[in-house]
Amino acid sequence: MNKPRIKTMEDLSLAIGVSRPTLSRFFQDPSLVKAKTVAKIEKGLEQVEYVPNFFATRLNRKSTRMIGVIIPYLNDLFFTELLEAVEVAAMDAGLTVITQCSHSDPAIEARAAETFMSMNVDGAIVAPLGDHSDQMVYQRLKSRMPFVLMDSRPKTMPDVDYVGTNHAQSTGLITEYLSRVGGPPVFLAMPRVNFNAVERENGYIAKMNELGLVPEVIGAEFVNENWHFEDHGEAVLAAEFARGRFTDRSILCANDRVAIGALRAASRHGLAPGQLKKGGLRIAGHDDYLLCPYLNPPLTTVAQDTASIGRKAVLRMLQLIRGEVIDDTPEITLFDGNLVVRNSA
Amino acid sequence: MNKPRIKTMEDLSLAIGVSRPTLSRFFQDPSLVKAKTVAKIEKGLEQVEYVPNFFATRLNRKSTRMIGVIIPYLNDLFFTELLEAVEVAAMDAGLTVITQCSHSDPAIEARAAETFMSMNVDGAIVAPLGDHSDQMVYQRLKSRMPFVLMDSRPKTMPDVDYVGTNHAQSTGLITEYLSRVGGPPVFLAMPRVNFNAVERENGYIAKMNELGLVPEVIGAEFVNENWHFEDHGEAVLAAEFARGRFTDRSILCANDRVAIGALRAASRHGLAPGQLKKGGLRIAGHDDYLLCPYLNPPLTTVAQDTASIGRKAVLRMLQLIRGEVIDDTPEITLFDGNLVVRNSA
DNA sequence: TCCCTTTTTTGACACACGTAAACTTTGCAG
DNA sequence: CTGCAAAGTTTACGTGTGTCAAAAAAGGGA
Repeated sequence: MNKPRIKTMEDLSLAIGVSRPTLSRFFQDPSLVKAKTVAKIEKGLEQVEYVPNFFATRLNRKSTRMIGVIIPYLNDLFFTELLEAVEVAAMDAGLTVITQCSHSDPAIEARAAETFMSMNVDGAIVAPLGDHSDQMVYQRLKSRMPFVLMDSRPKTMPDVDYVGTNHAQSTGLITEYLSRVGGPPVFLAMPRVNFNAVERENGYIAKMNELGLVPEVIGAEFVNENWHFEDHGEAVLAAEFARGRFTDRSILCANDRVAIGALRAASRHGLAPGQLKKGGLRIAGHDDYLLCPYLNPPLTTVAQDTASIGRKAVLRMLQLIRGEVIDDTPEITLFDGNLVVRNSA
Repeated sequence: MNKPRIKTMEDLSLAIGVSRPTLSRFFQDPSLVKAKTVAKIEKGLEQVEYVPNFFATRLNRKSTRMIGVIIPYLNDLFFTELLEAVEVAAMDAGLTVITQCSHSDPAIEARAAETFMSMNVDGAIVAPLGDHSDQMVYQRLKSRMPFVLMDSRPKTMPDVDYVGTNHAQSTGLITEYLSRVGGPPVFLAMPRVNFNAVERENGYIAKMNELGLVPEVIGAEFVNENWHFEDHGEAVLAAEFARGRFTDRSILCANDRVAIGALRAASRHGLAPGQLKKGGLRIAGHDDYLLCPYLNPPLTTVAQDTASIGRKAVLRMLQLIRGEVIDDTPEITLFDGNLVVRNSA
């Protein structure tokens, strides 16, 4: 059971009786080698323990068949969904994914980019940290390799391929729904950690104007830009409820995690969102966080098409890697959100 | 702003006017080079764009300063917490973490292990998939590099270092609490995706016996071993409630995600767990999932010390890498759980 | 059997850097 | 000025594989 361990391809070629270049071709693509020789090699491989050295392999290749992915935050089911979609698509394309997490720290994000450059990855897919990101790092990354932004796009980088959600559409969609089933919705903003925050707010305002309603935004004055969305949502709404405000209104939260906090505030104030008999309070979110169906009440929201976003980001990356891109105008792909009506609104 | 790009250390040494070996030492540890020379090099680096090649760097080193981490599942906040703890600890130790996710597929898990071996990572920390994992892969991994199991431990691998939670203690703790505040708790088992499922069940039974109570387990007969914990919890409990059973009991769920499903079942049946005036139903979980405080009602649970587990796994790994381990008996480290009382029980 | 084509092998160089030994320069005290 | 240690340079070789051209071998048809 304990096979002899062979470290180098050289030694392996001696053990099997095939030349090293032939082995090299075999490991890259067995179809490049005659069937008979393939059989001989495979038989030999069963006798020993050998794994080609990853580094030596990539060192002298034009393409490393690896892509780097940066996400800002691990403990957020939205980003894990996105990452999963990317990983699956990349796996299908035969790419090795190197994942790095910024841990909401621009310095770590910059270091991750540095790592990608030193690894000569074929390209980088980045879900940016937001305002605090070091823009210079992105510029360097872009000048060195194919580069695709995902989920959120800094205004300072209009010339980069981008895949995300059409927030004007998605936010408009749920704004319209809330207006239809209840009174004019209020927008509970989220900490402005990235550019989506503003886009959603604008999407809400635009739709309200279109409907001839007066937009109303709360929670935007909280300036502590962190990722504690739930606490933010609860704090803002608890303060409002304490003053007797918004207890019978439709409240559109900038994302589901804010909405989770909002639901908690409602619960603590004895309010039951979504049930008209207990007053007109409605709470809705945005993203369709994995746990939304299991909240109490289940959260009405707009689903982001994470599967499509992740897949598209990888496909675009492949095009860039293969040089199949003719014009150099950036490709902006926005996927529509889908309304998911549950009990909370 | 666009600095000239230098690819090799050789070229860089020419550009700066310092020998290549000196540069090599500088990049490994600037303190190995005289301050004056350091200044000269750093000044030179500002003029050009150069990043040492990751592969070439690692190729000829005895230690790659990289560790591999495998987690079974991305869309689970428990594992992301664990991963975060590992990444932070590894970063502090100056290690580069290569993360791979099994996506609940043994074949992918095996491939990830293969990647680690070909990368010559210094060691591997694995949160195993469970019963379905290919045990041979673990054996090969262990025979090739320092190997630490985390979170869950296959019974077939008793000779491996392991860091996890003391489930007998943690489950016992909450079993005791539930017995004290209410009637004898029922155990709602989880799909047996890994070995923790059994350990927790046993922990519950042991504590019940100790208390002179009769253990009662439900939900164990569901054999579809997947990761849809919420659906499982809801389905089991909904079926029981429909038969009028357990509506006034304390229900200890095998983990928080099962409990989330249980809460939903309760809500759908008009039950309000944790509030005595509405009957004696209590629901508790295990893990202290990040969202527990925001559930409705907030979930009473036992917190796993993910921060300590992750850190300890890395520290043990460092010991193994440095060869500081004298005896070859495996080190088993179990952290206690902490009771977190909220409103649901 | 001979010739031609397809495979395979051989040898050599490239990749970008680590590492060690021998040698040279530098800095400083006496 | 001499002696000496620390720092830096040169030189050479090692790391495991990719890649290419040329040579050799194998295979197939007449």
